[in-house]
Amino acid sequence: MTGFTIKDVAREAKVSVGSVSRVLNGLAVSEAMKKKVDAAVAKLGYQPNSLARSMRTRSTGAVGFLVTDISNPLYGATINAVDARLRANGLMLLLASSGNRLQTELDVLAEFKRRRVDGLLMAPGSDANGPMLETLERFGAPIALMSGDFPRRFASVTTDYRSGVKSATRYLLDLGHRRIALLTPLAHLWPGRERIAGFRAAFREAGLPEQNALVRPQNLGLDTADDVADLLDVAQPPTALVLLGTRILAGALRTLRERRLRIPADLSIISIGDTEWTAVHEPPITALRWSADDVADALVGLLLAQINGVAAGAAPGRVTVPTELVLRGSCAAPRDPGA
Amino acid sequence: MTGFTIKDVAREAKVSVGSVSRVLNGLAVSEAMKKKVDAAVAKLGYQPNSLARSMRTRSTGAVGFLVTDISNPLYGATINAVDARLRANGLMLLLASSGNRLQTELDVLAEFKRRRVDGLLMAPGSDANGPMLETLERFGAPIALMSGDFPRRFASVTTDYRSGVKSATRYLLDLGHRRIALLTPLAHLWPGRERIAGFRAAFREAGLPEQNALVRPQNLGLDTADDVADLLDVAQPPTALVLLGTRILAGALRTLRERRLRIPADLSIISIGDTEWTAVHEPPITALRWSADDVADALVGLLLAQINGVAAGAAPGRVTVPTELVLRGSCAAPRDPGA
DNA sequence: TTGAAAGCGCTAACAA
DNA sequence: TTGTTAGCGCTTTCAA
Repeated sequence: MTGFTIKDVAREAKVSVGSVSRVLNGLAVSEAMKKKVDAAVAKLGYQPNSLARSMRTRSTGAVGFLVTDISNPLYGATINAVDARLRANGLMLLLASSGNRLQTELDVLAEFKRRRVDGLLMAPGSDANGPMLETLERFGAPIALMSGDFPRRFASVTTDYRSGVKSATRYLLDLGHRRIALLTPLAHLWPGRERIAGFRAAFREAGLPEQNALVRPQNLGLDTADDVADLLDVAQPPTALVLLGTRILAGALRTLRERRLRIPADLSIISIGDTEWTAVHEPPITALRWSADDVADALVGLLLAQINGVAAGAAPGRVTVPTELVLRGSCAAPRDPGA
Repeated sequence: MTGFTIKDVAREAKVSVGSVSRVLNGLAVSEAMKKKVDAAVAKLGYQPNSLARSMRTRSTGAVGFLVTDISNPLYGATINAVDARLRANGLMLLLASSGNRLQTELDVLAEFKRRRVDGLLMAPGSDANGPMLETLERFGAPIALMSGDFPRRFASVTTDYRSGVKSATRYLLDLGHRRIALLTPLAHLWPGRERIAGFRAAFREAGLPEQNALVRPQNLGLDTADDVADLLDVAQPPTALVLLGTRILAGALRTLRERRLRIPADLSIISIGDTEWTAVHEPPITALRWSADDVADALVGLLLAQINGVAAGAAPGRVTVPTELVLRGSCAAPRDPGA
């Protein structure tokens, strides 16, 4: 029912189990032996039990990847690429989504550990502090982290949100905007903090008061559409919006349309993160973009280096993936420059 | 290094390994025993090796999910929901993406089998025929398939594309459209065929010539934008477009904008599949929607029923998830009705 | 090159 | 209730 074992194959081929194992693993065997075993394997449709194998070799060929949200389009491409690269290296992906819940993260990490994964990939959705770092410390397998400010002892790949948002903001400032709002989710986590830092730095470097840099953290529950409405209902509303993530961008655009505000005539918009839709919108939306493939390459590369012991002794790698501002049609000089 | 074994815990607690196992599995033990073992486990930070456990119990607690494309937003929500439901049932998700390549599918299935997954979830990306069906037949673990027309012996959940596209098409016909084009990817696979069938059925039932039902299959390589351009460059171009999938919808919208064709004044549009963006587009796009949560619920439900032996003897379940046409602003009567 | 046998870490059957 | 031990399916010495 469940399938055949190596014993069955040995009996069928009239050889010892050791020899079957050798054939299966491509070790030195005679031609005749290989032929006999291959025939028996084919006849029975035998598939080796990788659990038993893992038990002996102490290697599972599985890599755990813990993300915050699989359905986030900004993540999807990365997961896809990680899966492909892992498989190309004979590894299998164990995927789990934490929904940004610390307890879920801890649970999943424990599960990965019980399953003795050969490596761990993780985008922390809660702040990687105390308990989490300790757990990672004790994890017992190579780790590559993404999107965070981690201690140097961990390999990590980060997207350069800070420079990206800074240049996006500077672009708006150069156009003449003086009051700009940044809407970002999870402002207390690293990605949010980086974006805010870049945003403020642009104002500072331009010699402008940071009070004009309106930071509006978006909570997961909060409706961006409402928040944008509030933002606009003041005497001196912002003339430009920097928006992060599909949901926030979508929510903001909805409000703007309801109010019949035109982009970019009445308000300029920049999206942090590029999807298929930004180019389709009317007008096309200027966006900050980065390569999901590069992130995946770096992540898997850093992990494999550790698994294969290539980086033995060396300090864990740190990769920063650059961002690029794609200029489209959603930004223009404000109606009343310098106001 | 790798971690402690049950033997270490037994020694630490000064009890036998059998007793440790019993405590770990919540079997009958004395209070004193439980206390001693728990203390030792905590002290060592022991995590049971689930490989060894699986080997004895012949259950891995892992479910393989083979999809065609993780980054497809239409899939992302389903994967997320499947992950959550699986974990709620103590199962772990092994995810792989085939990119619609048959060989990759076969490879992944073999790998899942070697890993002795407790169940298989799959959305075939190649047509589920001969070799694939045979492979599934011999898989040796419960299976629940999605998006396809499978033999009755397999449990499956399908989205009712046929009725959905039919009612979408009828909606356009009722508005007065007579020449309508359907753009769908992978027309040779089940989902594509179902949509085409529904599309044609609407014409047939309305007593209209099926030649007016313009089916334009989209190959993965082909640029939809170009194809839409071709489609419009004829004496009697279609007055409405039914578009499937993010990429095709985006490509088509791009062409329409370049040509300064207005929606819905010059052309009506319906999207098969709803995302956050359809509602944001100007005008908001009328779309056919279905619940990713319902698909995930059905899929996991059908699998668990088999794993837990609830459905023993009964015919494998078949679930059809309904679709719903969300009316927004992208459809209107054609300029020249009945032309 | 091949066979025999130990053992990976755990569970479960059997004894005590 | 607890301890002892066989054995899950494989890899890997060690002898032959």
